[in-house]
Amino acid sequence: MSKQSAALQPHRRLFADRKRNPDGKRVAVLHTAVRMFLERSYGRTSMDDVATQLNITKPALYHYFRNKEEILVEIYRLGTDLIDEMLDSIEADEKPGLDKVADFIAGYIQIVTGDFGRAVIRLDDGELSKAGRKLVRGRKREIDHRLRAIIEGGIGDGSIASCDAKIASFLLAGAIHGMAAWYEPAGPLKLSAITNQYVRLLTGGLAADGLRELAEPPFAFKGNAHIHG
Amino acid sequence: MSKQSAALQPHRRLFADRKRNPDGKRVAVLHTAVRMFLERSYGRTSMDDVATQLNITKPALYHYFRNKEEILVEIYRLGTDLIDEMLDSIEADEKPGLDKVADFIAGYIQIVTGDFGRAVIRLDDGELSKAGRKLVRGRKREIDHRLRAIIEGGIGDGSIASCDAKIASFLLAGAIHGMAAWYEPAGPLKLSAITNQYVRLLTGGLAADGLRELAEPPFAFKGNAHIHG
DNA sequence: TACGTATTCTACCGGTGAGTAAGATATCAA
DNA sequence: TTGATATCTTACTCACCGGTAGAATACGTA
Repeated sequence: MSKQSAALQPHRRLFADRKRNPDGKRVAVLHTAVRMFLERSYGRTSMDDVATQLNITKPALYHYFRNKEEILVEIYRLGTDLIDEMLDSIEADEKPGLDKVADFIAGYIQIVTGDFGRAVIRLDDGELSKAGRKLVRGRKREIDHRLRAIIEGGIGDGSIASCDAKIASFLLAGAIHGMAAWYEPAGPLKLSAITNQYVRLLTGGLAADGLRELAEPPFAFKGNAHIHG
Repeated sequence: MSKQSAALQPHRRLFADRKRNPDGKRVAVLHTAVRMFLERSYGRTSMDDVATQLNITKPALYHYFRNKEEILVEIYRLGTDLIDEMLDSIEADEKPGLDKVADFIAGYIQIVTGDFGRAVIRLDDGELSKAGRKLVRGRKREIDHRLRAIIEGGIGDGSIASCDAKIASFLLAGAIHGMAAWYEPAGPLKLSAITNQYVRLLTGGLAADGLRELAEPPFAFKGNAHIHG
């Protein structure tokens, strides 16, 4: 809590005067909004709440966003962009499918422990209009398809045991999504410990040859860390 | 959808006259409400919506429940009771920890593909009052602790590789929770296929001796099936 | 400094939804 | 059949929230 309000302080100050900085202020709204949406949910966070947190009044928000939904859609876009980037980087690698999966687990955990990554998972896209929902769900589906393709590649190159890639990708993503729900940066569980065990457990189950060593330890994905809370 | 409205039909008819059947009608409200909450979320389902679906008017609902929250809490209670029962049955068994985990996976999947089980996972307890939230979260925490104990037992008896049981239990539950989110009874993926692969993948990762055979195939948990949709 | 305008504010509208008051109606028990 | 009451309805209150109109203010620039 103290950590959070501390992180929100700079955004409050941004709106202390009327200095012209539309882009910066727009981003500040997004950072504040995503935190509040994650904490209280989108539906229970009013535009007044967000405005108050930024030391402005509600109508000022409408200077930067056409409506509440636009804020949420933009948050989703930032989050899915992070994931897309990670997938780009993994797909570009030349390694066995199972190792790519290990990289995915590590990278995905890194992302979903940040605000915008967690938003993709936790915020309810059912709050969106039909158009917005279609957009957001399309992006999510694409991510799932790319993960599935990686798993299928691993089955093809023999590093992953034959299985239904659709089910396996759901399982993988689901396990990590669950983590996004309970993970607390200030909590007792260290992120590296969680990541290690997730990789071990999940790749252990997938591996074609039972318990095995990965060719390389999973890399720590880095990229756009600046966007994280 | 047709399947759903078909399932809801009997409840509509229950309220066609004013026959006195408070217990039956109360349960009918819960069955209708849980379906609607799962489909549109608790927050976006109004008491008017529920009443209309039952062919009555809103104030009639207040004859059976003090307020909206009481409906949700009761739904949670029914769901967590199902899970508790399954855990009772697993704990009573005498078998290696890993086999108990396999049973848990199969049983949990069975439960969370039903309405009330899914409700425990999918419905947002953040909508509850402080008191209600405390109650519900306590029940969820207890379930997690029991799963953790089973895993620790498996580490103790040597069937599960040494690991952090807390992380492992979160992973397990998270993977299955994810499933509850996307599983569609009418979808292309058969439940038995999903269950098989989940058991294989998750126990495969946990097993002390790499890829191994379970002592017995996981049982299909049955109990209170009548409560399912 | 003074103007144009980006930024923000005060005051409001309209819709929605939880919950209630008070009365009507049908069921059940005698 | 009739009275008691469980059940359900009509009509309402109140609070909240997304969004807007139009005015005020202060920043940047010429």
